[in-house]
Amino acid sequence: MSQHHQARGALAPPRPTVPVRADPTTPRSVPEATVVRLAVYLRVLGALAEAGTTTVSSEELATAAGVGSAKLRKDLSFLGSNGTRGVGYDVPRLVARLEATLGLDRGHRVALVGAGNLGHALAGYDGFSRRGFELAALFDKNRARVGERVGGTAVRHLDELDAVCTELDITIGVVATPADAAQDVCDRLVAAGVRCILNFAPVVLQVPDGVDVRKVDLAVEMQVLSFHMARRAAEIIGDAAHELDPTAGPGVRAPVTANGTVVLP
Amino acid sequence: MSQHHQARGALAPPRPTVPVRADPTTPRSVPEATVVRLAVYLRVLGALAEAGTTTVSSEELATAAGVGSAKLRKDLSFLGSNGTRGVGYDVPRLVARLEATLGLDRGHRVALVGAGNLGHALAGYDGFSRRGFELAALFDKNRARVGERVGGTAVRHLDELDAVCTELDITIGVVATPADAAQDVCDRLVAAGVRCILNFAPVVLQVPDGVDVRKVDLAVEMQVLSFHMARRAAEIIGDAAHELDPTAGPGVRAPVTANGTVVLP
DNA sequence: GTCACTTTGTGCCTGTGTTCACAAGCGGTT
DNA sequence: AACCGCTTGTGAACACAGGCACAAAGTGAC
Repeated sequence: MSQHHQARGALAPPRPTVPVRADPTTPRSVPEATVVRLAVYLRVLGALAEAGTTTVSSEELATAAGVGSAKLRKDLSFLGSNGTRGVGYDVPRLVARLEATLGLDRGHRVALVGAGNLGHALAGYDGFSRRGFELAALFDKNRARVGERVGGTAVRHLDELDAVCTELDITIGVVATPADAAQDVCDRLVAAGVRCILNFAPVVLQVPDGVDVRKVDLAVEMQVLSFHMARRAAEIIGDAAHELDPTAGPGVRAPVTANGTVVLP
Repeated sequence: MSQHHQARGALAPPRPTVPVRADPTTPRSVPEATVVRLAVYLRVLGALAEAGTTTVSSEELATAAGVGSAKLRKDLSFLGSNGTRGVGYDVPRLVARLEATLGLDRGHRVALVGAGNLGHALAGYDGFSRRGFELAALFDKNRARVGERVGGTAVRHLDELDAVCTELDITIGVVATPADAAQDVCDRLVAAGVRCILNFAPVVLQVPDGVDVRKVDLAVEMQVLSFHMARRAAEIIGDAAHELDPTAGPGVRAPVTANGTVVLP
């Protein structure tokens, strides 16, 4: 959705802490940042399971996922107790727990709009079906592409979107069109009842409340990297000035700490 | 992946005590989350500029970018004062400021590894060059693809990676290979001196300190959406049960957080 | 049974990011 | 020149995420 100006303070009780639901099947409130990592853990666990591992410690899993072990344990603790003290986590059990939490056992039907290079790449991605997502429909504006089979799914024309999405009960829409078509496609998806949209087009989609949009943006990612480089270059200049003092020490990179963090003097 | 920690050396209002360069283009410490949004603002501003707009208020820009106006103003305030009270922001001036902050005026040379469907999609993306990034080299493992021209750049064989990256002074590497090749490619990039990597492969890359990795992951994004859907369904059930159970807390917990952006914070 | 060892789960504390609300500042108008 | 409406910039309050450190809880040896 465009923004969340929800009247948060309207009924705000004096105790704003999250009221924990006691329902055992429904996990408690899980922080947004944690949800993202849960998906990462799930992938690493998948690799471990294929390798035959049945038990893993938080330390192992954490390093494989590129996070700290304390953070991992806290993340998992949001789903309740999943491990055995002194032993670690049972891999199949944890996988099942994560899949249930992420709702991957519901058989989501996905509609992909845009059968260009990006659409082909997405349709061919096997992690799609391996995680409970079914590529149920594929649309394109270009009639020359209609009928072509991509990744086991036939391309339909965009005009069929509404009817097909409604009929197939599509739950997730993926926008892989050029920028100028994205908002229109998005509107159609929303009109067809799709409430979750993953957007690869370089535009900010405007959607009504109640629709969830996530955006993947190459340009933004590159610019963030660019910023970090610029920042680092500036640091090095500062460093050089700092090292005018030859007694400071032999060629060790002084201001960079163990985890790669750069600290200003 | 590296984070940003910095001593916030704020003291008296007159002079920020940070002794770094007095370079006007080098801003002070900018929060990570803000950097991501700056790139989004930049795109929205680009669209406005093309439409001939010369002045924009924080409210307009914020809604177009899908954030709150207060957040936008605070984000921009990290770069110093950029607007005129009572009027708004001058679009060209703000664009220039953002580009300088993000380091887009440095002409980054990008190497893209993997010339499959995804590689083609990325290479053909015009936002690449429009933002100061030059697709300087393109590599693939498959010799049948070597020599093919994609988006104006010829495909080279992977073996040339080290030599070419060093020679062309590549600053950013993009990994668009299958999962099993990604870590090897990443190691080669790092060996060739590349310190910023954008990873599209569904693996967690292990890199030495000082190398910055950002990851774009289709599966993770889909799973996050799936989680939100499951959560929403649970909330609806919970609400129904809630009417039967007066002991459950009062506030209707805002069920689904609205917007998501791809961030690997 | 008990002891030593391992690993989870969590309370606390710190830093970071977000939101609110308002004073300061600018342009136009009378 | 003094006012007025509009918009920025920011201080302060607040919610959130991260990391440390340790008690609780399990396993295996003897």
